[in-house]
Amino acid sequence: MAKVDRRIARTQEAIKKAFLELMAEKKFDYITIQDIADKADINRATVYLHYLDKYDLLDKVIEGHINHMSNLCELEADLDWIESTVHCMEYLESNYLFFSTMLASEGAPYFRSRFVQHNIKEFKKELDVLSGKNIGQNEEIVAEFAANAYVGVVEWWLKNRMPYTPKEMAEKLGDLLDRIL
Amino acid sequence: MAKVDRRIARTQEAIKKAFLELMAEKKFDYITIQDIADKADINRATVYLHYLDKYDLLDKVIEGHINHMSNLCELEADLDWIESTVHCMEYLESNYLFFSTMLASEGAPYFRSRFVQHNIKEFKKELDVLSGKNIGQNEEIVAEFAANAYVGVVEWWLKNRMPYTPKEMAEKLGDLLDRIL
DNA sequence: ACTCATCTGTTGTGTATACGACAGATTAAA
DNA sequence: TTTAATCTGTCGTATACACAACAGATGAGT
Repeated sequence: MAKVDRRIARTQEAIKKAFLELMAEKKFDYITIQDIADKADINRATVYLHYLDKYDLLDKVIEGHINHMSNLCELEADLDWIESTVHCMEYLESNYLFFSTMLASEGAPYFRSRFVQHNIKEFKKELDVLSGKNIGQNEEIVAEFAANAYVGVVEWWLKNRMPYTPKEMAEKLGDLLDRIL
Repeated sequence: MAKVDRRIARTQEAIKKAFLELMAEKKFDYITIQDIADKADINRATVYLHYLDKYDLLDKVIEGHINHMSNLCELEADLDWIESTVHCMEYLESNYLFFSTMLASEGAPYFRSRFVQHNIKEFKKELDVLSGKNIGQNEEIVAEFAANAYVGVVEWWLKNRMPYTPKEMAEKLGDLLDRIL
């Protein structure tokens, strides 16, 4: 990939780091661009050089998390589905602070819808409506069905303070998804 | 004090941090500007924007340490001499890695002479050749005498892996210096 | 002897960031 | 209501930094 100017990488890292720390301190709605600039120790105007506003920043951060998880799954495509899902769950677990406040705050719909959309796209890849249990089904519908189910369970898991281990979650989800896909 | 551009502060911090880490890894003589730039994650040319070469950098770093210790003593001028010396010894102790490699390497004379000069200046402040035990003595000579003695003991202490606690050192040094000053 | 590699110090150009200032929006207190 | 304070988004100017290129130095290995 094209090399990025060190300054850009540093600044964006600092902004995201500051943002995540602030997310742990207060609700998204109460975070100001000032706060972010102060905590990241950069000029306020510099934030606007990279992001339109705090909603755009939130967008990019969510995108980053989703991409991260996506990579976790693709890099280990040679591995078991269970295996890679365990790693996804562990990632969610290790960023619990972010994801739980995300789901609690009004940022929730942003995250949820993007997560769902991403999963729909992924499920479609391995969806087969020409043979197997889904002959005659509509691809869109099955993907919507599976993705919403999957994300819904993840949300439940996080909201309930992760009552099962990542491994247990991966197994339970795998079992359920096997019945659909 | 005049506000410094955030970029300058950041960069110099990064350089010094990288330099100190490298000092712990290899001898001063084997550290290259490349190493520093790489570890600090900045462009090599940027290092030259702040320092003439690695010797100049070493100089500034030493100056920083001496100033730090100096502040420790001045800020606590209301405290006991022993008290503030304990803090100086603790500072030396907590930066043991730096100071010991400094004394072992060829950077030693740099550090030693600057440390001595600083102490001469400080001792002169509280030196009284018009009364007390030093009537008739020469100010220069007594200050040289005391500073070299003091620094020599500190060097010995560091080279021998700090066989006494900071408190013990402060007391022993205090006792000896009391006979001179 | 000679490569081959690496570091050095320097330069020129492009760009990201700092900083200060601005007017308008928002909010809280008087 | 007005006042005072803070945040916002945007701008212009100055400057620190990134990057690539350079020739010369140094050093290791052949």
